[in-house]
Amino acid sequence: MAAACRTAFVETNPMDIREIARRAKVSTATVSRAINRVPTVDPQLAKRVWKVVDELGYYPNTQARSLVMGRSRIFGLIVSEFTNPFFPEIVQTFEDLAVENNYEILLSSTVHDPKRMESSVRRMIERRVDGVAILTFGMEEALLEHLRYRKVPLVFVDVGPNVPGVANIRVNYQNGIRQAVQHLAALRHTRIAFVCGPLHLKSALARRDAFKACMTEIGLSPDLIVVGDHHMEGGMRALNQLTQQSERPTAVLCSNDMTAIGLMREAYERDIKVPEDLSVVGFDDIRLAEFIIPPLTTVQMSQRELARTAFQALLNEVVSDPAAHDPRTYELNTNLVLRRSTALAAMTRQLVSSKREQRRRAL
Amino acid sequence: MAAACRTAFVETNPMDIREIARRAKVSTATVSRAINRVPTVDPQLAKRVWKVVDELGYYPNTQARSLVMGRSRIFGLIVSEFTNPFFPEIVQTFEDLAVENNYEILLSSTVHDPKRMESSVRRMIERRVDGVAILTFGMEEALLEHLRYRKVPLVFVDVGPNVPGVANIRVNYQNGIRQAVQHLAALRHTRIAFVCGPLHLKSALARRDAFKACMTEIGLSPDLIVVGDHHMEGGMRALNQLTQQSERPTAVLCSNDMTAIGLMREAYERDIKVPEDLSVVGFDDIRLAEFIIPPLTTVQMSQRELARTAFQALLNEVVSDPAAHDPRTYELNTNLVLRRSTALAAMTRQLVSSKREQRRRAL
DNA sequence: CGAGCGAGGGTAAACGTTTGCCCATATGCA
DNA sequence: TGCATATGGGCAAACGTTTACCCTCGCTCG
Repeated sequence: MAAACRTAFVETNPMDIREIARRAKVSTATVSRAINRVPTVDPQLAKRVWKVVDELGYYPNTQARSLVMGRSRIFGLIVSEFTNPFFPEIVQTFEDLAVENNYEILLSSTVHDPKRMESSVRRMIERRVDGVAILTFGMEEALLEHLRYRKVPLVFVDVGPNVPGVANIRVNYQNGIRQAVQHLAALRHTRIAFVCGPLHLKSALARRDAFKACMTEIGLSPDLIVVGDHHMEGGMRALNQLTQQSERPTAVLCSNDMTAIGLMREAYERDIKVPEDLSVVGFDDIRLAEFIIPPLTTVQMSQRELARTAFQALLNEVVSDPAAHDPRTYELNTNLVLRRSTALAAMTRQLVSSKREQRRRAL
Repeated sequence: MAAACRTAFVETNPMDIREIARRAKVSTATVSRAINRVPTVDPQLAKRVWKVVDELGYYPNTQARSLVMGRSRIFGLIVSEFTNPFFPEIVQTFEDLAVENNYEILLSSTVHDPKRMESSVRRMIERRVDGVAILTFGMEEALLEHLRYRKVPLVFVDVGPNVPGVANIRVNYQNGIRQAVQHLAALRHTRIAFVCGPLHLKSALARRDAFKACMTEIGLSPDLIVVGDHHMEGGMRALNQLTQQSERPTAVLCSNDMTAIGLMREAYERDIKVPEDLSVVGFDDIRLAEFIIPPLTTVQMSQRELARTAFQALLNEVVSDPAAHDPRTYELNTNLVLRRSTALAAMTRQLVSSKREQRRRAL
């Protein structure tokens, strides 16, 4: 990245490998080899080539390169929506890794629209990506066929088909949810509700089932469940439903953080104090979770880890023999992170010194 | 996007334009023309070509196409960090437009690291993008030279050099900030503070200057200014500094929303009630602003609008004669959006019925 | 009825790389 | 000294498109 572009500014002619070859008085083959650091090329010559390259500010044309090499060094990344707070961290991590490994990333969002999914897939194929990470929850099966057909390596989270050439990241929901449930139980909560995500989402069902299992494990009723939508609105509605119950829950576990945030927002409107009157636990640990007031106790499903795993999975597929090998699966764990949206259940709180006061003094 | 890939699944041979030509019994030229909907091609033939294309699930290789056409149909988008809540909306809108216009977007973040900026620029050049939107606030001048040198159309927000071939989006900070200041003044605030952004950012300075001007306009002291960093931490520190003042401000205007959110977080810790004890106004109107408790009154600088303008600007550069034309500039307005983080100044509030009560009843 | 013309399809060159293959030179060994 | 063998560089063929140019046909019009 020499500053030499000024000197060559008059130059308007094509700046390609041939021009470099001409000026360095070597063949294009040598230029190519020098640039790609093939060790057999004479250091003397290489230096001469690099000098010209720097002087002219030459950058190889990646398109021509991929054309002949048959590899584009592009990974596709399909998400639902960028504005979904679950994704920014993932995109950032993915890009960090891309830069590190000399890959580009082709970003695409489905915005839950079948037409957009189709165009996403088409774009991936047209640009000849070397692999696609599909991080949207729910994808038309038929479209995947198009990618599989072309032997494009794929990686899914949770929902991928169990076939060769497709890697899957399996999320262990149970682990984090058990921690959450037991944390609430330890705070003397017995009526613990769950706000579920949309029922057509595998990942939402998996979370709900984990909740049920973990409640049953410790002898609590797993039936206080209302359905949300993984958005704020669903959380707000959920709170309203829950407060209409004959016996209100004292704690709520939400299927994702946005739900919890909506629920807390509605609680604020109705003067229900979190955590004094109601303990709230989220799921995902999006960035926002620690910005909210009070900071949200939530089950972390590390987005960095997820992105890293996905990227590595693609990289593995690329280097390894693309022919039939075992369907690979990776595991992603979840863990509770404690913040300040949970407290002792209201009925017992009076017995001990105010948790909130304790905390405040601790600061 | 026919489902025909199953039938051809056995087929492992190259699926290129020649294969299509062979099967449709025409030349590659005709295939190319048919696919690109050149009107002179016989409809009969075109239909035959399309049939084969659909049957085989053929997608043209974009790399080969760009190579010969000299246009990649890729726009670069350089941002500071994806995790910065200012950007998701922008990225989403940019991608929506890209899909609409058959462009790809090459996403790159600088994470405020000169090395990354350099690699961003290199990647843009190597992939031969047709234009770059630089939405990071602050960019090494020398690197831009590399892009300008190659006549890559550029669009900046605010900080771009005023030269041909570079479009600029000028933000009218004054408008929104005046509305904010006057809104606070109307609520009887007289001691209004400003939390500035990092002093090396042009956009931060512009906001500060607008604040000063607007305060002076209405005869208030414009000197209650502390320096933040456009992050939560800066906002938290700022509140601490402000409360140490002999005479505390009753309202604070922040240089961006994250600052305001940090400040409100600190206020929560110190039991300073927003808006009862302190009115807070943000800047940007990131998505988060309306999720926070209380929802943040802020100056909106529409991210969708910004993205749309940037994209359109690039499109304009591409279609218009790339030779020297006037440096184009676009304008982006700002406007106050009222939410619930502002209220009558404390000393006067007792005189009227509680604003908060009024609001609550209104729900 | 023949020349001219226009419409439409085919041939092949070009885009900017990588890399298999071959050749020239230098080197080692007998 | 002469031959076998490395060593390193050049030539040119790919990669998969688009498109300038040419050719052929069928029509029109004189």
